[in-house]
Amino acid sequence: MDHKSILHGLQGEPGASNPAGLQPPASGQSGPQAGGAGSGLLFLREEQMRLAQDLFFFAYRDLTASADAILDELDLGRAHHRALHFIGRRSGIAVSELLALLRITKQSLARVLGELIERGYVLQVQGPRDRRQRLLSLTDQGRALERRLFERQRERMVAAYRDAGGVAVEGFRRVMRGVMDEETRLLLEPRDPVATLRRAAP
Amino acid sequence: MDHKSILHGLQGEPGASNPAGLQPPASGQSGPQAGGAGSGLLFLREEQMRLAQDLFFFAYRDLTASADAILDELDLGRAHHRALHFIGRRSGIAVSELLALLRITKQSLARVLGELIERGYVLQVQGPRDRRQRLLSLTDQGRALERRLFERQRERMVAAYRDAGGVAVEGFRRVMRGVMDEETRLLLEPRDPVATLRRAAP
DNA sequence: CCATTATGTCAATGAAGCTGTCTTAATCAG
DNA sequence: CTGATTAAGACAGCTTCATTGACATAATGG
Repeated sequence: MDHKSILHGLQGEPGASNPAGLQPPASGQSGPQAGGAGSGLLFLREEQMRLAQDLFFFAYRDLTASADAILDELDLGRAHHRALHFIGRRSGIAVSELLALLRITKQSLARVLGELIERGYVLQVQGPRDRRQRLLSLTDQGRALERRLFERQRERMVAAYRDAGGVAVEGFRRVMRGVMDEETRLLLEPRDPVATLRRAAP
Repeated sequence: MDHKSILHGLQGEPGASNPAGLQPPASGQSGPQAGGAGSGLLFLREEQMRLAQDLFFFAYRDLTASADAILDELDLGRAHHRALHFIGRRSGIAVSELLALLRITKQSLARVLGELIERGYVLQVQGPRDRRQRLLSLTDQGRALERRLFERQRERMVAAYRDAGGVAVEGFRRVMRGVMDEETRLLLEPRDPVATLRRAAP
């Protein structure tokens, strides 16, 4: 019983034994919409989509797990790491902007942020233009910790990028962006990291 | 100033205003290791690695969130979805194999699995060869639910794949695999979905 | 027969999220 | 100026999903 039927109905496609169907349409075009209706688009088939789910789950899990040893040492969690990451990415970010990036509630962030501040990883200063705001940034200690955490993940990603090559990396980025909500895509890399989220930037 | 210093150079690189440095080395080769030491590898720089972290976080978050509406309706969580997914992927999987895929503890799985069984989404049958095993599969109802959940994510991924094109998809897969633990990579798509995890397959 | 394995179960705990309500201070529009 | 809105913080209580550790049962296999 070496059934090929990985899924229920879905007949084992001819190329299914090929690891992940690692030969894509090959119809060449680097541009979008490559491959005519009849010619290719094999990469759009159900099995390929399920494989993509697998890839997301495993890659994300393994990547995030790679920093856990350090976090455990310090009695911090992944939520702390995420906050450190985005505060580092956008120094001077306001609390509400951080909430919008993380898409969690104020109360969820409050605990995490409170600990990071109390333990000296994050600094809060009153906003100069809008004094209601508390602008967040990393202390030297916070920057050092974020870097330690980053290094673990960096090693992994550098290796993956190097092994895959520049063209693959570009493809990776295109797909990752495509999977996001449109709204998220806008927040991704604004010219001015912060201005996009603030409605008024005089 | 296109420093080869892949790491901590840090200062705002000239090309940083380009969205994600969307021009990769372009040194062409689809094969790994494209680009000699001096020629490219710009995609390995620190900012690119931090961007990759962003991409992972946002893409994974938005993808998984897309099924949440259905799950909420049924008072199920993401843990249930993951279990349904892998049981659907590997029909007849044993509990210990599922645990190895998910990398959670028996107790964590127990609750989720118990609910899925009790509510008629998952079926358990005693292993024919090894009667200690409880082999898991989806009921018709479970298959239907898994499909509903899958469809939401499929739409998103199909769009992303189509827009990005076949070459990009291939690149995406290469990078995603590269980020995983080696051990994970082995579990990803075994010829026989289940045999790899069982030590004895007579 | 006995050690190991596969599974299940009990109890307690922690991490990280949620809702809802309320306060304070600052901004902004009319 | 006043009143509505906004930014931030705080309190109480809850849910989901994971953890550890100990233990029980049944089946396997040397």
